[in-house]
Amino acid sequence: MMEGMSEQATATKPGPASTQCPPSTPHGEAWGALARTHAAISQRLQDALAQADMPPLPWYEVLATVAEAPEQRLRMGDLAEALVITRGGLTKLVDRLVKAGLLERTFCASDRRVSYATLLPAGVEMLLEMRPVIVGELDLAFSANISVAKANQLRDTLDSLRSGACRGVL
Amino acid sequence: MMEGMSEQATATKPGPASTQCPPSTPHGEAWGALARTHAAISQRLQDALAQADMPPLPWYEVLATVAEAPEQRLRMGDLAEALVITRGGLTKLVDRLVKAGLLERTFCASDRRVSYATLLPAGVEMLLEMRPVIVGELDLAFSANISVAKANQLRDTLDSLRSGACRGVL
DNA sequence: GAAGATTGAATATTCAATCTTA
DNA sequence: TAAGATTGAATATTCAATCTTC
Repeated sequence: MMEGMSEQATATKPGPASTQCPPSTPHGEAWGALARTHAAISQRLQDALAQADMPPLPWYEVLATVAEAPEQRLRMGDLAEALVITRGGLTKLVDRLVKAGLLERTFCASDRRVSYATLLPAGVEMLLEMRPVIVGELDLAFSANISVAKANQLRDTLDSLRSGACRGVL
Repeated sequence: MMEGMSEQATATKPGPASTQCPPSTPHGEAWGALARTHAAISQRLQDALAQADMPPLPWYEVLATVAEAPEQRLRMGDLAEALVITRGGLTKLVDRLVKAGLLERTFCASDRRVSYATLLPAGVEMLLEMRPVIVGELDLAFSANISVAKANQLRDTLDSLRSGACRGVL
């Protein structure tokens, strides 16, 4: 380690000048705000869950997504798409929830290629335990700073943004 | 593997009924939209960079953040905070950029505990190559779906949301 | 051959412990 | 002792290859 070193190095150069680097297009700024806000709130939620000795945030997202699905089950591919993670990643994530007894794999009789992630009673319980922590933390993060009307407006804007960003996420 | 299996299992149960699980509080929905939109656009950006044979998105974020800093350098701790990742994680991320010749570590003379991530000329070049890809993809994602005014409004809402979500992110 | 899902190797990220300097 | 940063172990995620079923 310790590869590049020099006391003040290029530091005191006034900067290449050609590189006054503000990406300050409106879209760039909006994206920056989106990324930072997502990271910050994610962090808050993870901390709240950890402090309550609960599973990590992705587990909640899996449980919540499956719980909303028709039969409380979801095809692996659809679940991966809803969570916007790779299929391979989802397989292993679900493996962990199965090992924890929260989920079960079931199979489709008509098309034996597809498998479902299916919610188990223990998963429902866990979801009901985690939800207040999540909702409470979100309320803390949101209520203090924006109105309910603004929250709804935010949701709408984000939804319309996503409808073109990725066809058919949900 | 193959732990839990059963043909139709709990699938056909109408659902515990007690668990009509919509987290449908306005804040919950806004957060869901935020998370999904972030993931979807992130994915788009990563794909665009990969298709152009360029470094991954986190590299861009590091370069862009350092480029905006006063002397085109940033203390490791501040950079980690700006990117909302752990210090340890940042150390290794910067290691990769240093090994690629894009960044250099410089040190503070007055307080020898602090080290800076400092932009190198090659890093500037890389940033200038990557930016059009990012900006172009963002324009595609945004322009098609929301107005510039809405983008600005989105940024404002997100910023005010973050000011309380995590004091002093930037 | 193509779709759905899983696996193994490689990569990236976190957490806790350590090291150095103030 | 505390602040700043780094390291090693453990964990999580991706990518490409594989396996099964349509």
